[in-house]
Amino acid sequence: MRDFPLRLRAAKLLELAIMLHHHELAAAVRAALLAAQAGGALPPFDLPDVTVERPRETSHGDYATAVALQLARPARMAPLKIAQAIADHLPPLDYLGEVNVAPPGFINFRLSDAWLQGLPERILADPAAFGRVDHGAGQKAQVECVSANPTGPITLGRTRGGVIGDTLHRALENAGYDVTLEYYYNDAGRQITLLGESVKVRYLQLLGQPVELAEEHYQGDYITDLARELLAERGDALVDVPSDTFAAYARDRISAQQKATLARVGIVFDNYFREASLYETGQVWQTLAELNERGYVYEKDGAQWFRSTEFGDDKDRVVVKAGGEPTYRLPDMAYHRDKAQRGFDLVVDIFGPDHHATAPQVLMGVRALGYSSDFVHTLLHQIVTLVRGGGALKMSTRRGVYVTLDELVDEVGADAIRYFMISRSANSPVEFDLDLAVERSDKNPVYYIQNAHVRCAGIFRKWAEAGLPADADNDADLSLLTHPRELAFLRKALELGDVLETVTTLYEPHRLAFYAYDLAALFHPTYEECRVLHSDVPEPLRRARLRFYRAAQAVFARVLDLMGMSAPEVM
RNA sequence: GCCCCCGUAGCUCAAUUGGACAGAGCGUCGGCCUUCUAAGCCGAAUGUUGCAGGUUCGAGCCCUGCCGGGGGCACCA
Repeated sequence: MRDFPLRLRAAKLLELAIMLHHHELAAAVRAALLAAQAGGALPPFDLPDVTVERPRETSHGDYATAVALQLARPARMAPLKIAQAIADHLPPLDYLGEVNVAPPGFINFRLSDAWLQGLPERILADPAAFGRVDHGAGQKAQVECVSANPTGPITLGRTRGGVIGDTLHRALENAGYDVTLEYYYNDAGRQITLLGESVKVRYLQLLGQPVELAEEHYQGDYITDLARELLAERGDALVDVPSDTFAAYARDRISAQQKATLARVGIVFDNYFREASLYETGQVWQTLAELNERGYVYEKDGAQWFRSTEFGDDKDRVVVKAGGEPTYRLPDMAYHRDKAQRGFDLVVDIFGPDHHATAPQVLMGVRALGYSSDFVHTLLHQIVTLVRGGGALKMSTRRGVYVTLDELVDEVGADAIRYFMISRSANSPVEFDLDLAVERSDKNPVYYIQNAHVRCAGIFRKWAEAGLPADADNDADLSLLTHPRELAFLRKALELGDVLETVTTLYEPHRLAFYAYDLAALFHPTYEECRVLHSDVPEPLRRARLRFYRAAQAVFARVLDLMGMSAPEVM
């Protein structure tokens, strides 16, 4: 009974030991620096930030630090000697194998094989926790994405933002954050007015009236479809009804459709924040009043202007038009004021390339309202282009020329969409190759990754079909996992925690996609070379490898889940 | 004209935020199916990181100036 808390603590330490070697090693290096100074091996100097990283070149080891190079000047010693002094004073660490010093002054660390061989067991102890980090523990985060007007189908650009946002949402939860995935729903303003007018025109046209859409109206076929629905339901009873009614109907229908479509790719929002609510609660005008009180608003040409130049903008911006109607900026500022008041420690706003210029203005508004904008991270991403047969498909929502997300899901499936949308850094455009996305071969990274999971599952399926005991690997001797392929895979698997830490601190979900691919690329040759069920595999090794593949399957399931993708048993 | 993103192998992109010899995939070339396993594996070739300076122990990454591509600069959102 008395050792229960101790065991908990041991479990916690073990978990950290699995995930966060670079932090632990950095602490150990700091300790070694202090010990070396105390022992006179190093002169006194202020301790620098010690960073331990994974060298790109695997032959250099699993971890490395260049701290000795940084210390050359303050210590006035040769970097190599500093490195050696640190290495000599390093405390013993159970997971560490070889430590060596390399010119011009790197210290390289290698994990011990024995420790790595124990990794499958630690993964299987709690597979859903593998890769978990804790830097967000106790903090509230919000990810805002998509936030499209309910005036048409979800575009591919919004889809990209949505997948980036949802992947980040999953990763942040893995880091301990309490995360709200939010959609800012523009159900007020001019675009909605235009939507209503567009539907009404189509409705009147269906009744044979000689009216035409204006240039700024929505041209897509879905507008006519909505008009047809209204005609079927209400006949000609709406001819003299104002377009507001059409707008409300269209808005709700389109919004429901958007929601359903996004759910098909695994994006389900915790909260739809209605722009109209900012008017209903008076927050829009309250925001204006606060900006005014703080001296950041003035009148010119009948309009109200925000002094954004005080925050570095190249010109001031209109927040209330001469007609008395707010521009989009004012509710946007009110919305972010609300985010600040909701007490989020972290807000990630995800915008497409068409909003690159406006994002900073909102943050200026936040600061003008007296809040720090440090808690907001704006994540801008580039466009998506569809490619088929080697050529790009050019689309335009307003002209009604586009591939809908629904069609894309029908054609390539949700998994491919999820993967390809995060398969590039947000700063790079995505070329979505429709031919590749449905190809069932190793050329298609989606299949390549999922096939790793399938292959693991296949081993256990065969094993069960042969009528062999399902728990045969439970007490396997894992020290038999000595094949270089096996150890290389385990090293990579171990990186998941580091990857997730990077994803959530730099807001770069593409790293997860690259990691998944790299892991699969290490898996397949292992699968090829390290056989299990063969008659010439000795029984103890067979059991150890069963354990290995069971852990490998768990890691792939975990990574696929983090990316919102399915982990199929068969293909 | 101003702002943002990009410029890395033939093509599409990475590169642990300033670290070691710049890496993957596709494409090209060459191998591998009597074994859970070809929807797969192994191997080879490919670079003045757009150009010119600068910062320092060290630059694809930071600074300055050019060149080129994309996007944005509304009292639209």
